[in-house]
Amino acid sequence: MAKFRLDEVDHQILDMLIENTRIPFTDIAKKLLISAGTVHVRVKKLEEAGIIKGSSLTLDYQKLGYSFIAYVGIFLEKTSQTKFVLNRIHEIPYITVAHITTGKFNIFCKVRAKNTKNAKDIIFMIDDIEGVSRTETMISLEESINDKNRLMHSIFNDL
Amino acid sequence: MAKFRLDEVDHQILDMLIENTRIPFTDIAKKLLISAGTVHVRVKKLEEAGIIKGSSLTLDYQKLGYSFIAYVGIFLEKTSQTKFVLNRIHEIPYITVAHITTGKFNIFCKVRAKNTKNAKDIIFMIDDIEGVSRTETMISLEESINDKNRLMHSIFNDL
DNA sequence: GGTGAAACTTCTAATAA
DNA sequence: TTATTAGAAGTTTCACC
Repeated sequence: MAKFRLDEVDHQILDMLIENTRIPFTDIAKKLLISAGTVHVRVKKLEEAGIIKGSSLTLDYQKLGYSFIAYVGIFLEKTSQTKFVLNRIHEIPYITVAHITTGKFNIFCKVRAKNTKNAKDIIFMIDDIEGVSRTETMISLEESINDKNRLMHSIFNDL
Repeated sequence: MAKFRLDEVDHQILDMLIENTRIPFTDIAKKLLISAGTVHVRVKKLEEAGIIKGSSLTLDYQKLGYSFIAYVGIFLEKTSQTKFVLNRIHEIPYITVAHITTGKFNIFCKVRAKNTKNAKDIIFMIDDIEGVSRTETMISLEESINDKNRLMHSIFNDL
């Protein structure tokens, strides 16, 4: 994989798109004092290089009736079952992200549920997967996301 | 907050936008056999209702030189320090999401770092925050995201 | 609620610098 | 690499169902 070098203009284009993917390229061009064609070419290159993998909406899950977030740590009977269990995990629609981890747990995943009853069902579902010996749940009382930390100037400027 | 009711058409519009926020409204219209004007009006309503909070790019963080993900559980000396510590946490650019949790930890956050050395620095930074008594780190060896689970048909169709 | 068409804006690719 | 340009494409509004 050839290393792709991004310059300051790329960073700024990415930052604007991170904040709003539907911002017109003409607006980006105006702010950066370059032409819209240049923005177009650069974004295309970033897509071709795979730096930009896609785009997605940020939804208000609370308003959609999902006000419950939990993290579930999973202990396996044998680590050789990891892939199998991970596949089962992803069949559960309420789980969006899972990690294979070192340390305390073997697998670690995020659950978004409607309420405590719904969450309980999901956790039981995880417990029932073949190979899972036990689970440990952490319930989120409040999620706080720092969107600024997603921007390029945070990513590329060291502390 | 008046409850906003989404119908099947809203779900399908959201699903298409979740997969690609820059898909033309005319394409959505064609697929759903409605007019582009209708798509426009519905999206606007979803935005006004706050269901759509925004949009963002999905970036390949590995290609940007960030190949390290960890979750850090934080124990506080006193729970009254929660807000203070959370604010400090969000000043660290490598942390994008933090949760106030019940159970094992008081605060729980996700760290995206360049490498193990960088991660160590970040974790030490967390340890140094006033009020933090100790931390527990789980290193992710592999992250797997199930994008399908973000779609409306997963969210609204119960198991 | 939705439509369809007009007016306006943006995108995109080719050409030129 | 970047800028310009012009035709294609998309968005947005509005009068009318």
